Amino acid sequence: MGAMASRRSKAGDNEGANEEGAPVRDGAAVDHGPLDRRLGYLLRRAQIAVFRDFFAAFADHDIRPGQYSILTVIETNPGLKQGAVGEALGIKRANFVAMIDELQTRGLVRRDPSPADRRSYALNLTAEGTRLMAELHALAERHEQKIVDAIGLETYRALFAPLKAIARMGEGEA
Amino acid sequence: MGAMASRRSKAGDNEGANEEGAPVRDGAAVDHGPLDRRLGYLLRRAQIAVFRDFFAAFADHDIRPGQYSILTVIETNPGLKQGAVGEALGIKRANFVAMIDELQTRGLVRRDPSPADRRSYALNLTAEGTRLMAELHALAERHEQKIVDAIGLETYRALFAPLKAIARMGEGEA
DNA sequence: TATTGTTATACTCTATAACTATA
DNA sequence: TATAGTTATAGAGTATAACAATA
Repeated sequence: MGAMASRRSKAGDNEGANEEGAPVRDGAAVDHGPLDRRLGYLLRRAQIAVFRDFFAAFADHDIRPGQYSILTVIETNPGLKQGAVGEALGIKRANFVAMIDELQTRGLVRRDPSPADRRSYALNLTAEGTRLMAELHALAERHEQKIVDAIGLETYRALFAPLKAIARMGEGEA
Repeated sequence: MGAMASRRSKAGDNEGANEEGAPVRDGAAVDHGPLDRRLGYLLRRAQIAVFRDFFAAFADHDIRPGQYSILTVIETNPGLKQGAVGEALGIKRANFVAMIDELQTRGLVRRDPSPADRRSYALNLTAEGTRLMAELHALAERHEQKIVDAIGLETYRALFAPLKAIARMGEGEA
C-alpha cells in the first residue's frame, strides 16, 4: 500500500509540500482510510459492480435489475396483486405503476382482473413474458457464475446467509 | 386536477383469467423465487438495510453516507485535489461540485489553492470538520457493531475480502 | 373509513455535453 | 490539445400527498 510521499501536513497548515513534477496522487492510489472497514461502503461498491455486470448481460434485452426482479416475482407468484408484488420488492405503490405500465406495454405482463376485489389487479406473465424469462434466467445464471469465478464457490455460498440476515436488520421498525 | 381514471374499460367479467387458479397471496407470504439465489439482489437488499441504519445513526448530524465517505477520504488524504477525491469514490466530477459546495458551506471542508496547478483545488477539512469526524467515526463504529451483533464477528470479518474482490470485478473495462 | 391503483410532485443520485481557465 | 472545475440538463430511483373507485 502507500505509494508516494504521504503528505501528512495537518489541516490549516498548507505549506505546499508538493514538489512540482511529483505525481499528484491519482484515484487508484488514494487511501480510503476507515472506509475500508465500513461494511456498508463495501456492500455498496460490490452491489454497484454486480449491477454493472448484470446491466451489461441484459442490455440486449433492455432489462434492468429492477425489471428482472419484478418479472421473477410475478413468475413465481402468478396472480399476485399489484400492491403485493411491489411490497415484496420494497417498491412504493405510486412508483410501481409506471414500472408495470412499461412491462405491460412491452407485452411481458398482463393486468388481469382480480376475482374477489375489483379494486386490484392480478399480475401474470404473458406467453412472451414467460418465454423471455427462460432466456433471462439463463443469462442470470451465467452472470452469477462470473461472481463464483471471481471469489470461489465456497466463499460465494457463504455470502447468502449473512447478507439475508443483514437485509432483515431492523425489519419491523416502520 | 381532473384525471378521469377511466380504467378497467376492457375485460368485463373475465372470471377465468387465472389460468392456474392461483390463490391470492399477501405481501409477507410472497416467494421471491430465483431472486433469493441472485447475489446482486441480496447485496442490494443488505446495502439498503445497512444504509437505513447508517442514515438513522447520522440523522442528528444531517450527514448522509456519501458525505461521510467524502469527508473520510479528505481526512485520510489531506490536500488531495477535488477530482481525485471524487474519482476515488466513483463520483463524477460534475456531480461532485455541488457535494463539496454543501460541505464547504457548512464549514466542514476548505478548497485551498493547489500550489502547482492553479486549475485545481486542494481539499482539506476545517477544524470543525476534523472535530466532527471524530464524532462521526465513533457513531460509525457503533453502527458497525450493530451489524456484528446481527451476524457474529467471525462472519462479519469474512465478508470484507470477497466483497472487495467483487467490487473490483471488471475494473479495467471502459 | 380503509384499501388499491393512480396522478402529481419533489428530491437525490447519476450521466453527458459544453463552457472557462488554466496547463 | 488536454485537463480541472463548473454549469446545465436529463434520466432513473425514491418519497409523500391527494384523488377516484371500491371495499
